Amino acid sequence: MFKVATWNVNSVRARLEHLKRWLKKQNPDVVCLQETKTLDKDFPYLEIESLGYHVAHAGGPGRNGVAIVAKEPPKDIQIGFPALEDKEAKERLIAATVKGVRIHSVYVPNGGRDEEAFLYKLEFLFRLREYLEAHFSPKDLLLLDGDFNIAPEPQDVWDPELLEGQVCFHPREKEALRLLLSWGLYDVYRLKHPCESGAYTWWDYQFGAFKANRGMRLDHIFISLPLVSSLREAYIDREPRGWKRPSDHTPLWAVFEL
DNA sequence: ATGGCTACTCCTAGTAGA
Repeated sequence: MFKVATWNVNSVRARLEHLKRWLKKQNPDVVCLQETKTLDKDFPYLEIESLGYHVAHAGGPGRNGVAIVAKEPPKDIQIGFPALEDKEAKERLIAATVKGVRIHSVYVPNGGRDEEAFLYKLEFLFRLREYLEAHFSPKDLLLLDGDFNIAPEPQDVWDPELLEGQVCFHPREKEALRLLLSWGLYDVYRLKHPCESGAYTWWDYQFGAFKANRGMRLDHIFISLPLVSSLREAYIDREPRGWKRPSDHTPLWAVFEL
């Protein structure tokens, strides 16, 4: 069994005790982290390695930052889009091979600040699609883990009528995500829970949103077709969102029989 | 949305997240 997770920790240093507690409890083979919010030199490598993990990290100064944390040493680590000038991608995309699967930790821009940020979000999604086309075949063992900052369908947000057109649930974002997935990617959560609503991975810190389950499903594990038949389970672990001083996101994991 | 967030930083105020 091969257990793969994704978690936007909203600062790996602020969330170190949560991360350690969760790794011990869930024992994943791989966890992709987003928003580590730290430079490489300040990543808590020793604390994570002492739990039996290896770390590949691509950091930023106090913002962004992605990592692949794995029991097997991640091989062929690649940061950002190869041969493409994109200043933030070096803090938003890291890839490595684990157990023969090309794994990506992705942090898609939020895009809610202003028009420029929104366009950069769309551009980033188009670049991801181009990157897949240039470097992979849909027949490869491919996995994209991350905070995509997009809720794909109405059942992925707590109030689709209210939120329609807002950031993370805007038609142009949903369209860009569909275009990305149309390359040949499948949403593990929807494969296993096709009709479920109210299953979210993010809740606002304000408004008592978690308590009222007013959230959005923004974090995803997308896989290529050859992995679909190996998928055994997909689960959103809401528990860490209820711990003291939590990340605003909670982990999602999937189990494969490889 | 009905309550009043939480990270970060050339750090006590501004920026960003979603």
